[in-house]
Amino acid sequence: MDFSIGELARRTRVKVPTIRYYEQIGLLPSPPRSEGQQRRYDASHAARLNFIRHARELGFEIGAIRELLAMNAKPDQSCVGVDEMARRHIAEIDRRIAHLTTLRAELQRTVDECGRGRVCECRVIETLADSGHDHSRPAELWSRR
Amino acid sequence: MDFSIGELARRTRVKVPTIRYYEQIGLLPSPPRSEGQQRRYDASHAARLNFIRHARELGFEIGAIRELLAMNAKPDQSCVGVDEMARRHIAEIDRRIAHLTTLRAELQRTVDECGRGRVCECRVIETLADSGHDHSRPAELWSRR
DNA sequence: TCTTGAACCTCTAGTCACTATAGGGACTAC
DNA sequence: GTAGTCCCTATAGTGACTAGAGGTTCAAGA
Repeated sequence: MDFSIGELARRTRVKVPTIRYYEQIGLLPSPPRSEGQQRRYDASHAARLNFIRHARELGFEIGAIRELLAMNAKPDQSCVGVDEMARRHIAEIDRRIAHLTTLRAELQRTVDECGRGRVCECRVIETLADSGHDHSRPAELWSRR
Repeated sequence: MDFSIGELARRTRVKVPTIRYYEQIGLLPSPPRSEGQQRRYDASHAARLNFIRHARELGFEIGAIRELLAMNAKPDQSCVGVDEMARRHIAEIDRRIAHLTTLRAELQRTVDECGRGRVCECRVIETLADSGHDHSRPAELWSRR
């Protein structure tokens, strides 16, 4: 059974304009249209879009998602390329997890100090102003290189 | 001692155009200028910019950083808001780490199978296409509301 | 069958947080 | 005094959406 873009949006929790945007940039295939030129989707579109949404939630850029989709599309072709791509993504994930773990510890320390019922001697500002120990930059946190 | 924008950039590891951008949006105060209209900074600018950089690295949006700076300006009421912000970030970081761990396992399985010379039957898509358990959306992850 | 109103269409422009480029002027070391 | 590096403004581009205008299609009820 096929359904409208609004129904696809409800099923995947991806907004309608975002779906059209994904089609425009070639991340989702252009679906067939009704007589009156309205898009008609099926379950395969929903599966692909769910994948995209989930990957975006994990912080993957669109380019990286394109690679992941391509990797999945030709499962029996050139294991070498697939393997290398997967390894690269694993390394990227490890970097992210490491970074998030560091950030988490720092925020937890902040909360612990704030929450001990002390008179407000919150040191977040001081903590954050301390420039000593993190050489990454925000724009790089979620990039795929 | 005062110094140039390039020197400030080196000291804080924030790029020169980004510093000018922060000034433009009112996050950094406009510094005094030299005879030839070049910006001259001092240690207080460096401290504030270090704070901003670190907060950005922790995932705070510019609007949230503005709030943090304002809170810092009146320290009596600051702790509650900061604590709450930090807690929100920790919860989000935990969600991300959990997701990344799942994806990592799936990619690792792919690599393992490819390495054994088997035909790749990557299940990355199936794993991620499972739409069951996360209702947040990427754009909202770090918002301050 | 007709009508109404929600959902759909395209196209353009706006958002955030930068980043890059063009076309110059200032400063420093020799 | 000149070479070379740094700095200036202004504008436009990036990624990944998001919002709006202005018009069309579809499904449900009278």
